Amino acid sequence: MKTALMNKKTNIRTQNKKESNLKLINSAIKSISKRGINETTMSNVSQGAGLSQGIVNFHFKSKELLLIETLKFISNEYLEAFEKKLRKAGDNPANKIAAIIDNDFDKKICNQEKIAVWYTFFSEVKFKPVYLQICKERDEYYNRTVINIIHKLIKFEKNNLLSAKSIATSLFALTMGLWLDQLVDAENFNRNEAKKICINHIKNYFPNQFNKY
Amino acid sequence: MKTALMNKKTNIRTQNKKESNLKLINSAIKSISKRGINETTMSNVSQGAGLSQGIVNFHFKSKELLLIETLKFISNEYLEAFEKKLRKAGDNPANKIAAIIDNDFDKKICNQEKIAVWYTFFSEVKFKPVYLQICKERDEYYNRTVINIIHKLIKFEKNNLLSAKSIATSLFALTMGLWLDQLVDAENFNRNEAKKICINHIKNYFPNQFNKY
DNA sequence: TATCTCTTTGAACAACCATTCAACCAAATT
DNA sequence: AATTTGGTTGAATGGTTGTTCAAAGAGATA
Repeated sequence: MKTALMNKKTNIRTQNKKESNLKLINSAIKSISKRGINETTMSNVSQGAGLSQGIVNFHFKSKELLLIETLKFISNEYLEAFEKKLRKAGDNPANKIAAIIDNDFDKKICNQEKIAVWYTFFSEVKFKPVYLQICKERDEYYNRTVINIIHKLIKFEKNNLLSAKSIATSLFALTMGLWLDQLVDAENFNRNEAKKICINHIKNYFPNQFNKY
Repeated sequence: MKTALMNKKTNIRTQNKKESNLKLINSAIKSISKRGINETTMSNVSQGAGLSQGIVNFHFKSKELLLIETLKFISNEYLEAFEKKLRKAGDNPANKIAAIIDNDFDKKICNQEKIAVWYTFFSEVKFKPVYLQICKERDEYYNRTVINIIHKLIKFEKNNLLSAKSIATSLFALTMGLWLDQLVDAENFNRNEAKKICINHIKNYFPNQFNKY
């Protein structure tokens, strides 16, 4: 009883804290996509979250750590959606690939704001080892998963042009390149066309298994 | 006679000025790829060029204008190499596409330093209209050129899967995505594998015309 | 209710850096 | 040779912004 009461009460604080954290990260995402990292100030972020100046340092210690948490946030969001869609897709390898492509161009994952944030961090991986590590983890998870699926596709339909690894690399590259399109050519970017391009890319390697697509 | 002498003398100054300009732009490229835009200071750039503090403002008015000239520089470099390789390739459309791919992964165009600079600017197109314009111009030039070539490929070999425009978009996206690989996965990036991936991508749409590749 | 703990506030501080500019120097002109 | 033009120097300036922290506020505990 006592503990139940205690938990309930402590939860209000912890919950508020988590809420503030989330507000700050979302505000950081908005600000980065609107202004970039350099012109995103602590003031911007805290004001955008409806909080006051010093709060970011209280929650994240420094601007750099806030940025790292922000990158982790969108990376986790991506990976969670990825896994969820994959689970729903069942066992058929072609369906699995289609699910991954579907996820990559889902509005929640692939929108101006998120893509702008991804590319901001991409642009700094060369001199920020922490950013590199986080980006690489996602990259490697994607590739491991896709390579496994492609091995299954190859079992049923031999392919002599490229290795499973290369095909996985190409699909990921194609996806990242199409994401970039949404930044550089926002007006013409089309989610469905992007999906179609990806599907056809993989279909060209495994025409039989993707004939229904 | 008099004018010839005058020109020769003025050339020393103009030449020195152009040299300083170039030194500063090259220093900016190095610094951006090493530190990013935010941590690239006027001091960095001028010191890297072996010149003194105030010189960048004399030559480029402001940091922002230096950055714009830097982007223009690598964009021109790309487009000039692109045109040159294309001219050499002759009339065969498949050879032309192969020449473009070859250019895109040429060491002079596709190296850690240049790619890092490209991606730095990509990451800011959303809120820097000037960067967007310069990037778009290259993008559009590439696409116009490739679309024209693909139209010729389609004439000889019908393709019902994607439009010429979509195929051009996909090839550009694939290239940009593979460029990104050189930043995020530098150790594993392989120029020849990247070329092979691109060639196979287009070969899948036009197997007959690319059978020798 | 009284006390303690944790979160929030916002003003003050310190560091950094783009920009300015007077003085200097080398090249061009006469 | 004398004068003008224009590129270069580097110290000084001013604005911006991340960080700190004392004080206040809100929630937890007893």
